[in-house]
Amino acid sequence: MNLRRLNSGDLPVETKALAKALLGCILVRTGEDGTTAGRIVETEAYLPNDPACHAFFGKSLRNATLFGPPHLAYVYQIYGTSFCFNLSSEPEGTGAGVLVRALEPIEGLALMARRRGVERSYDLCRGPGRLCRALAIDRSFEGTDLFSDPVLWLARDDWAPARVRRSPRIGITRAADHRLRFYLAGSPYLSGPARLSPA
DNA sequence: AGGATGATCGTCT
DNA sequence: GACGATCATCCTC
Repeated sequence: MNLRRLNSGDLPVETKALAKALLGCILVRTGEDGTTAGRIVETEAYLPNDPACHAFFGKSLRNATLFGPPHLAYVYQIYGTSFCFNLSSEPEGTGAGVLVRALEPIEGLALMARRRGVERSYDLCRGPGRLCRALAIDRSFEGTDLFSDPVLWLARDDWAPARVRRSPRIGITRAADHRLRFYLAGSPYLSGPARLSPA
């Protein structure tokens, strides 16, 4: 597959540009029980001074990573049941980030299925909480440097870029009208509207 | 110490 | 389409 691990210079810092640039990249998670990896097919941008961004009301214990340097893992738990995986964005001092909403499973599908309790590849990583479960991403990765961590990182392969489309973000109440959700046109692995039928 | 909130998921109809 | 689970986090006493 010719994977090349990403370095800090490979990704943009600005939030919307980062959300788009992450599409097509591969998120890799190694572990004792095997490696799981998937191609990012859907992201959402949470901008500086964005009422929907966790950083909007200022720095706190939970969201401090969003104010740190760009491209750190920001992982939080939602509804007591699910984790969400984000990357911080913008220069240090500015609170913003990108949520990864869906992956196309690429490697370790059997392990993902075991962690998720479902079989169909279509269901393994479709949704921010599901992909964290499939890749065993939890709060222990909060603040992780994705360019140096031995367990969780980003990579590219020889995949040819697909067309990027945008829509309103999913599942939020504030600033819900902005089209800050980005996804790969035609991907069967999207978590929200515009997804196609199961392959 | 207690209450409200939520970038979700699985289940049921 | 609707609903409940379930809990970290933050805010207000």
